[in-house]
Amino acid sequence: MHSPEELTQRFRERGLKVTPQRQAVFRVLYQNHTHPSAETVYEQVAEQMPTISLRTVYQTLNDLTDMGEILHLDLGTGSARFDSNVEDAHHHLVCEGCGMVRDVEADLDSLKFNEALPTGFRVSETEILVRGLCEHCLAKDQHRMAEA
Amino acid sequence: MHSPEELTQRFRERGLKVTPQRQAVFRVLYQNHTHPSAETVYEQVAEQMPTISLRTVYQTLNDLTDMGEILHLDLGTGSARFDSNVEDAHHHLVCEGCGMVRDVEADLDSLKFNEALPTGFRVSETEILVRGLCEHCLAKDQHRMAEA
DNA sequence: TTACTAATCTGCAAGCGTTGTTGACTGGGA
DNA sequence: TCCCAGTCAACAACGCTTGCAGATTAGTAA
Repeated sequence: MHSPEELTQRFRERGLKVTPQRQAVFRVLYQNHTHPSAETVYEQVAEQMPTISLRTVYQTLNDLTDMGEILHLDLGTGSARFDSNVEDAHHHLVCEGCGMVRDVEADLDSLKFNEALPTGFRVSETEILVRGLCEHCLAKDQHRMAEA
Repeated sequence: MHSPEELTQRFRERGLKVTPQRQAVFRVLYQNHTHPSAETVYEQVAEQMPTISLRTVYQTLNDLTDMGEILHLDLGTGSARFDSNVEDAHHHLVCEGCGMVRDVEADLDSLKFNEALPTGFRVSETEILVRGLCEHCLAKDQHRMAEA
């Protein structure tokens, strides 16, 4: 995504207004690369601006997604995650325990499909998702197993 | 998944009862390889058994998932999709227009990651998701564009 | 067959993440 | 400074899924 200052410009170009609420969301996303959920963004913005509503955060996230400034990810963690890195093509690794997400670079060109895709299908995106348990959740899991 | 007859056996072994409702769900899943949603399974079962409840379908789908007989997929289509093919490792292609899902075989071994995964992370599954528009939805889309 | 009981059924309410609505408010171009 | 399209907060409603409760039933053991 672009910097908060550049986003101000781009919002105005689109006839969208730049409010303090939106700027606060810009700043949080620009600094947070942990692929936060809307709720997490809301909590972080609310620290600076306690009156902001979750609805406004959703609205701004949707606007940014429409403008291609961020990515809306559905990683099966229950809620959507937002990724401010649209510049570098990358994939994701997800911990099924705590929902932690990390970027992973993979060479898509090396990927071979063993059959043709359906006729006329237009691919918009090929996504690789690595699911598993992070070090921390794995330890918790083994601890729980030991108890039972 | 196993055949309805074998599933009967396996359910009993687990102390689960085999009711007419469950058998109807078994049969629908065994024949339907289109990765139906719970709602779709419900509709198909309801044709034969109009009194079945959606709740029962969900319950049976969850039981089958727990037993590893089917896969519970979150492909970002709004509702979970259920895949009765657990035998052959495969990936999925999804139409973002109509939600159509098709299996795709890909050679995961050919996939190269450009960096190491986080220390201690245990991968449970690496999933490839091809998103796009099917021939039919693409045509509809272009038609809509032409109008506007 | 019969009787018993744990498992299951249905219908409804509730949970969660997200979006629609509404009336008051405000950014920012003229 | 004015003005109004765009935005805000609060609340209701949505779609998918699960929790709950009381009535019903599968399957075992006698």
